[in-house]
Amino acid sequence: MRQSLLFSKSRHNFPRDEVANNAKMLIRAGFVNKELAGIYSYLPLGLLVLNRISDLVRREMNNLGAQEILMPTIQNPQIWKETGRWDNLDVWFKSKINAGGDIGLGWTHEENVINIMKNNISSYRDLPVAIFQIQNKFRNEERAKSGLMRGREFLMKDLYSFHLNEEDLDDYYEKVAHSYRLIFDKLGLGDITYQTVASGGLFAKWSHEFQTLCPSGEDQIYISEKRRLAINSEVYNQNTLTEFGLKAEELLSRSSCEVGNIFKLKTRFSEPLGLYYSDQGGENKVVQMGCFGIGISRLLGVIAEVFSDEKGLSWPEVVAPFLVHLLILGEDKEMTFLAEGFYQKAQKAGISVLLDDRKESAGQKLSTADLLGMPYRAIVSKNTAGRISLKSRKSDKEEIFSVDSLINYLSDIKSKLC
RNA sequence: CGGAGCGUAGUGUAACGGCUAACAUUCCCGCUUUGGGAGCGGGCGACUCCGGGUUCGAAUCCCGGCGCUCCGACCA
Repeated sequence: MRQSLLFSKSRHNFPRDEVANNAKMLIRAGFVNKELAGIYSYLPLGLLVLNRISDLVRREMNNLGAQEILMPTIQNPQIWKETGRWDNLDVWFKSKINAGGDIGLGWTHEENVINIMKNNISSYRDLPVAIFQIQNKFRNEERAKSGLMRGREFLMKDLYSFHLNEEDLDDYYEKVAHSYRLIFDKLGLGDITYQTVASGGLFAKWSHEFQTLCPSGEDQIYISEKRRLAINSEVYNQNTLTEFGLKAEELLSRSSCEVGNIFKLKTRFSEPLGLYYSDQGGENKVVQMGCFGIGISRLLGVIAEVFSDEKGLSWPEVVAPFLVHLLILGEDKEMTFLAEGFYQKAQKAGISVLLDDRKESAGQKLSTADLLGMPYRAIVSKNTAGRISLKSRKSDKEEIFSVDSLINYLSDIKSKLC
């Protein structure tokens, strides 16, 4: 992509109306546009990152054997009344169909997915099965906060699994937990993300959250570094500690952001909605369910925040909008020719490059590159003398390459991703 | 939803109840410049969030709304 054609611009100042670092950075760098509290538009650079996070998560879901679908935002109240989740829940954004009838905007999709599965599960032969989607959710939060961390509209991956019995659900639950750890590892968040014991709600004693250490996070967790396990403050008490064999004095208290949550729903929703299967003996049984979420847009915020410094953003290679930011410093035919040549070759090699071909001063381009945070910054200038210098966003060391050796070097980096 | 703060060009700030609402930056034109947000000159850009009120006069004071941020409650 040529930066001269990129419509979104970075700003000189941080926005006045944000305190959370993730929103300050993403707005200033032109990745998102704020619309309302907790509601953001994703601009080209922000959407590239969001899509790369989605793709990474999608690949892991496919590896779990889950199949992707897309359910509607608009929800039919009837099925929600059957599980008792339509009335007295103020998460809903509710509205009306002009022709008559109420609707609500989906804040989760258990009822909807069961409605689908009732048409598709009837025999033990149809189980187990797992379905996921990546879709915008709407929650009428009392208070949106912390930039992208708690929004009223946000992108989420939600996976629903269906099982013959509790043992199979338990098995799958562990598989998903493993898959989630893999996802956070690949995102570069593995070291600061903890599987965390949390309340299981009405249907189980415990659920697990995946909590990433983050200053803007709104949760507080107690970490056992040895066990790579944490306890959410909402269930932190002596009984919990005893049950998990932890001692208060060996735990560290930290603020964190919930990036994933896994739940054994068992028959909480399948039963009231009548999701049954016939077992081998022809007897009707209730389907066991699990549900597993990952906050995709929240991850965008967490990654922006965790990997930024005073100069700006610093994207991990796996989710960066572009691998390389190539700056042309100065106006000169030979330099332009060199940069263009590299740009063409990189595109053929599948290396994504943001080419700063704008007529801006060197200082302007350099600080913009730091602000936007591509993993590698390449420079063509009179100092590079017919070659190209390369620097990682995370270090100060620069190396000089010829065009071809740089292509090889970057191809190598690219092939190691994923 | 309780409490606190805030709302002025695209962005960030300023302005005692009183001149044509100021400054920086962005943007446009010209010249100059290119390894850390360069320089000089010229120019565009605001119904001061909305609606009422007080006043000879309101960005400024008062009332009501809306919006944003933070603290708390909430997070199914």
